[in-house]
Amino acid sequence: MLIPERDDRQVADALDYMRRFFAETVAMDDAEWQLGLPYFNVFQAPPKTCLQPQGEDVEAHYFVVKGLVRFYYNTEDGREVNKAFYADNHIVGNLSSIILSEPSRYCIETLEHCLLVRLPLKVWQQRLNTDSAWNRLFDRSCQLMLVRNERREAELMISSAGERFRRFVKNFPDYLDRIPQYHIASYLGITPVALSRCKADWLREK
Amino acid sequence: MLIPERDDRQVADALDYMRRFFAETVAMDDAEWQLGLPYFNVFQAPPKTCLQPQGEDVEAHYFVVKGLVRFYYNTEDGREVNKAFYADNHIVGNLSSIILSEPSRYCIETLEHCLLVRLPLKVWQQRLNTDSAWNRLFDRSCQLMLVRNERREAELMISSAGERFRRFVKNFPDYLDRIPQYHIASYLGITPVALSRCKADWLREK
DNA sequence: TGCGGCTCTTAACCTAGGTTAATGATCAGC
DNA sequence: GCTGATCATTAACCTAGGTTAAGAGCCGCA
Repeated sequence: MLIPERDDRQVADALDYMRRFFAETVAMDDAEWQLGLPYFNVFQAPPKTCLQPQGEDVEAHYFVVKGLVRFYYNTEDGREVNKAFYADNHIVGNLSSIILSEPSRYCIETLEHCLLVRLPLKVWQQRLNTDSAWNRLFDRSCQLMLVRNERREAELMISSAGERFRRFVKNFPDYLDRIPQYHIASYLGITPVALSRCKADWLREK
Repeated sequence: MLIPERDDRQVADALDYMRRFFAETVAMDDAEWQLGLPYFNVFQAPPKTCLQPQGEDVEAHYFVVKGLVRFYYNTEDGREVNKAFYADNHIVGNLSSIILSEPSRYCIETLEHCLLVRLPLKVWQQRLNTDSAWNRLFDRSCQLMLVRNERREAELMISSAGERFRRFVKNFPDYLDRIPQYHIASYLGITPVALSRCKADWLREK
């Protein structure tokens, strides 16, 4: 999965994006960044690559430099429910499974050809757990996820399918083209058929 | 709101419950506990007391020693949605508003006559923010809330009203008697009428 | 070039749960 | 005791969204 012909430039760029992201979210300085740097792997993955299988231990966070990833879980009756999408310049972590230190309840899968950085959890826990910036990063991620979850909950509780769809295309204008509709439907908590109806209404009144 | 005739015994007991709760959740030792102790207020509140009005700055966390409290938000069309209930021996905090440092999106209201401990946020932020146990407590609360939120989200996405009701009475057997049904309905994301139907089914097959 | 898979759309039908409204039960205040 | 609120129940009806199924566009591959 590593880039076949080593493209140093791309790797450097990827890490630099990630560094800036961390610097912004938890005010990580350069020394702190250097602490983690040796342990990250930059790699590419084609669409439909599974980064985190369900039921297995969480081994890493991922930073999406470029591309698009979905975060989902399985229901007892065998359906998949998309909980979130993460695109360029976002970090994906299986936070609740880490918090509970239990095998992963969630899966992560690429939807596009992706450029990713892998942050092994073991390193984090063994080498970076004494460093405040890296701890802050985990805590801050939990905080932001909490906020995100609450927004989503309220949206699911309050809004109709049509409203949810409209807000979705407004908030993520490009996702409608980048993500198969059945995945969007699952994210919105409706069936693909219903999504298609919402979309038709939305097109009509545009 | 302070206990009219000072009941030192009750106050001591309340604080002791809280201390044990903190010791369990974040391994807080006695020295650390003593740091916060002088700043807490133990008080009683009758039912329907508002502890956190919507849109105002968050001023405190609350520890529910005894009684029952609901945590809710208002929709644009004037309905209230219950997001959680907190009973004996739980802490209630307006976490997401604190995280975003924005005026409270949520309200807190007592449902029963309560014995509460108020933990002023200012103290937390000004005097306890250097102490690791008190920081851990906030971070840990966020983590547990995150997990709780994800469970709730999955439940809302996957289960029918009837299933949600059944799980509710199973998980919180006493709440059906302690909480008015229209509040439970709101928590479950259904109308009181629908709740009544679920309950009738449930009684029938018991 | 044609074929087999996917994905999306549309239509017809069905159902869980919303809405409205009437009826009781419980309780507080007088 | 009666009266008016507040809450729960039940029934009748309605609708958003689920289900099923058929067709159309598209893409990869032989």
